[in-house]
Amino acid sequence: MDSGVKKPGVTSSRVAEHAGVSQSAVSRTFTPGASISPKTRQKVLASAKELGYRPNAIARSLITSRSRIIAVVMAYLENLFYPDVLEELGRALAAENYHLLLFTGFMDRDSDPVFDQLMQYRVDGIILASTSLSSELSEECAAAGIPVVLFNRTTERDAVSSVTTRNREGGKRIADFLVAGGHTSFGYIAGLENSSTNRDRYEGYVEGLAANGYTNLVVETGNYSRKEAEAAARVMLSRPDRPEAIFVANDHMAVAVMDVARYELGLNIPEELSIVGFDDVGPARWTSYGITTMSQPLKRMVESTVDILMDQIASGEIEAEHRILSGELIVRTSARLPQSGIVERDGQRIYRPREA
Amino acid sequence: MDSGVKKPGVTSSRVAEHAGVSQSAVSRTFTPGASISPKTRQKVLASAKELGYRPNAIARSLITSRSRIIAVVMAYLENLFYPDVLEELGRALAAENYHLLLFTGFMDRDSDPVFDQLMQYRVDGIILASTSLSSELSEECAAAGIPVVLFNRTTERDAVSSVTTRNREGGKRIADFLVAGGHTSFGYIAGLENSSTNRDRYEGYVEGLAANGYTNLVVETGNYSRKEAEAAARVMLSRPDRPEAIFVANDHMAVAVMDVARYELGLNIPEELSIVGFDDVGPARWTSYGITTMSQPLKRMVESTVDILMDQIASGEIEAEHRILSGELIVRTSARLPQSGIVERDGQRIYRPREA
DNA sequence: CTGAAAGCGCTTACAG
DNA sequence: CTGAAAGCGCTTACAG
Repeated sequence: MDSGVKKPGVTSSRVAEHAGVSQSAVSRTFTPGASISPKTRQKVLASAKELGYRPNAIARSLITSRSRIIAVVMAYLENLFYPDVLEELGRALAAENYHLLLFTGFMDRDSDPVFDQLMQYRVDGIILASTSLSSELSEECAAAGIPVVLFNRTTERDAVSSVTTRNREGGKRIADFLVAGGHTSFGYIAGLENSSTNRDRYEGYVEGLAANGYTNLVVETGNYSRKEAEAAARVMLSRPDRPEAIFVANDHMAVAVMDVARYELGLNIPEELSIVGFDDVGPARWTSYGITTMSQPLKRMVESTVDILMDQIASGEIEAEHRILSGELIVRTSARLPQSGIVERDGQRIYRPREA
Repeated sequence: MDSGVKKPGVTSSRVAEHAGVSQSAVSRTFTPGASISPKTRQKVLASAKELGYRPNAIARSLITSRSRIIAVVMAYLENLFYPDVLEELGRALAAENYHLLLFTGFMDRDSDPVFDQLMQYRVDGIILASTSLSSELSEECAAAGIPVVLFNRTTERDAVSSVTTRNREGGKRIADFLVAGGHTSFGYIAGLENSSTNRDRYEGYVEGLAANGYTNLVVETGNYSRKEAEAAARVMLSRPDRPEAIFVANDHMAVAVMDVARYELGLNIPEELSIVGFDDVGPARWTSYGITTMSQPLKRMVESTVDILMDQIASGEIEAEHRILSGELIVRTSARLPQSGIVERDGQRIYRPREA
């Protein structure tokens, strides 16, 4: 394969020689909090600068058993929610002086294929977004002292932490909102069937509808994919008893559903059809869509994720922690409005039936 | 900071002991092509499996001087073009058994702040997407034997390779297309002024218009940002002499421009205003937008990028290589059609005046 | 094919 | 505060 030549690169020993000090002194200069006199430090810094020295993080990792690398496994980047998450994660990890090793692919199955790779790099922690891990591997991480956090998914498994929003309550609130909007027939376009987010949103929605006396729910599956959501919308909207209101399990699919409804079936939104989504992702805010949607507080979700990781890395205690944050039902133009319950917060219209 | 405890983890020596062979034998078992008898290999593999051994990539990197890590510096993930690139890069690098260390942020300035970090990890190569590097740092990479590839940008600098499409020709073709479509007044909504892509697209557009006898170009700047593109569109479209056709420097901005045109100014597209974009990114294909746009062959761009990197890593020769690929003008519904020149290829309509 | 040994570039007790 | 030394977990000549 690669028979390439590598340039040597300057080492701490070379710097030590140049500065007339020991190699230990050079190391201490670059170790925050290490015991070193200002004078020695200055000499070392000067030599380091002159020679263009940079500590070798690989060598440091080897001896400290800390790579300062967090593996992020993420698929499904076509859903803008995840690029946003990634960008925020990059920022948050950089602030903690950690680095982000990215593994893409593998949305619908467990992330086992990449697992071997990431373990070889002795990552200090693992973030799984829109994907999960088999239980054996989760156990292995716990045994190896490597914290794992599921982002926007959750699990019963002992060793794995998670950060989510109140998906169930979200589904329920959407049901309340649609019922208050005067709709009497309902549809659901589902995400991946084995994902906890889809399950929770669905269950909350069903529960909310039932509490209002509605059990006539029509369901099709979009598997969180644009293409499949389009197909699901075609089927659902071609029914003679087409529902008046549809909750689409995320905004990424809701955009597709709206396009199909408007341009293939000529439906006016929201006059003839109400659409509600989930996530509050970029396109939901674009005027063409204006999707009424349950928001997920992305920044706080990322903060929590990094928090959990840093805690467990510092303590060495791997025990599952589940953080559940709250979003809001952001009201825009894709669904008919209820008579009351809409309040304004920070320039956004949100649905809060209790407060109004 | 972190006083955490790390579990020991099983090493090649432990496996050697367990299998009753030397540590070298264990190492050879996990080094493709190394000299090892099938019998020894089997013993080692059995022990490794039993103990849950995985070679330590960090230790390997230290001794081979190859981290098998490629740094990717990428900002501007809100433009779906880049998440798509990232996903494809992940795949392509994984196929070569390389890993992807991601640095986000820093769209509009050079990526110097992250440079130190990435050099400390002794990455084997650097990919810069939607960002660039100062010339001193480029030189430093070359001196250290680390190849650098600019993705979707180019530069005159000696040491840095690049992968782009024919932006200039793209701008020119768009001009021809709009003139052929019968427009007589033209606008340009610019990207970042210091980016080579923006400069080349602009110059090609101006040149193409001039060749057709038009010099009355109106220009506003969107800096590749959605917000600024909206503002630019408002200004341009409120002019009494509003142009009939606008080339927006990328699709990400074109979407914003279309929303402003339709919903704030009530313009019909393409009857009253033609819009052409660049990239052929996801939303360009959504029915709500249907943007006529110059495509960029993302997969081939990624392949070329990884190609250049692998070549230079293998040879140890860092010399700038510039690959320039071709896209097509994909014709959709956001711009008025010329009488002729539109052909069908692979189910897509493209503009190729020569062939028609 | 195999093992003993050197060494990659660091950190960190240890002794002074 | 400082230096000599051990050692992190590997790869790879070297000699057999």
